[in-house]
Amino acid sequence: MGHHQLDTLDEQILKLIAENARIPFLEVARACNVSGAAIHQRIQKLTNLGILKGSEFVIDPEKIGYETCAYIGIYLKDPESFDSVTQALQAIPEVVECHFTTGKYDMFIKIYARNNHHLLSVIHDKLQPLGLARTETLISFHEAIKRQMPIIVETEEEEL
Amino acid sequence: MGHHQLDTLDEQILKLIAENARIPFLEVARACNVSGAAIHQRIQKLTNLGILKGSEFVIDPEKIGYETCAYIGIYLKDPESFDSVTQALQAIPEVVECHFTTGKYDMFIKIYARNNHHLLSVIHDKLQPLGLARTETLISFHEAIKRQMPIIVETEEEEL
DNA sequence: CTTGAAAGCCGGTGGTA
DNA sequence: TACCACCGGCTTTCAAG
Repeated sequence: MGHHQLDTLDEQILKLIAENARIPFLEVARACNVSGAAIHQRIQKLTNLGILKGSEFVIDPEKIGYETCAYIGIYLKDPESFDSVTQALQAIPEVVECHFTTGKYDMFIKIYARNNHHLLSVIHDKLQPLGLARTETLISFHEAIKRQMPIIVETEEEEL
Repeated sequence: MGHHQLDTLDEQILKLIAENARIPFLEVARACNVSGAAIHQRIQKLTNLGILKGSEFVIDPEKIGYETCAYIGIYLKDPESFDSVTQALQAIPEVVECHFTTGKYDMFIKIYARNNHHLLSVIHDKLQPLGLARTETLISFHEAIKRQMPIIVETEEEEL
């Protein structure tokens, strides 16, 4: 599944809406020197292509009571059980990311918990029963950077 | 910096807008059985409290050419250089997260790169010069789960 | 991609409890 | 303080060109 070629207008639009999902489309239109309808059509196109997958409000985890963020490397007892474990992890709301990775771990997940005690209970009561051989936990004291990937459309290089 | 007490209306609003930043406030209002102005005011309150930190469109990294996602554990040469390294990492757009963690690493970051070659060049040309003693890279083949933390307001337990 | 127009929303004001 | 009703101006969305 390769990626699609985006033109300059797509790129401008993505840059503007990526960091502010509630920006009025007309404002985007003015910034891009096109009509509002054009923005509407492009955003629909980008959505249909699966490039835009939705929008989110960004919520400060600490401010709603999630004081502990942790990454956990998982060793499975049965390396065949990826899919069933992934499905089980889906049902644990504290798990916000789940990766299938190279290296020593079979899986690698990110968790938000209310505090260290809550984190321990998630690991002990919810994760271990899934058939894990062992886990390694990495607690984050502080998330210094949290942002989206850069939006840089690789254009065919033009000679100057 | 503890967290604020949210009531049921705040919680309902957060749940609705967290997963869809462009939902009309009036639709939220109808779902919550209050007026549109009430939603408007609550969202402003939540923003002022710092609970809402903005909004984002969710973009599929692969669809815009980022085929490699990796986590990197960093050992610093000089453990005092957190702040300057963090600042330097800010200037590297491929770095999307940066954590200060417990355990063996001094820092832990997440990176999006176009491909393995691009990832290597980021590590070699941009990260190593910052004064790192060593790095450990964990490449993600597949991100099976990617979502926000659960919004569960701890209410004072009410007897039934 | 544009214009144009209808439908509907946003964000403010003032009033009520 | 928190909610509601109301209104002007702007946005969104869908034609058609």
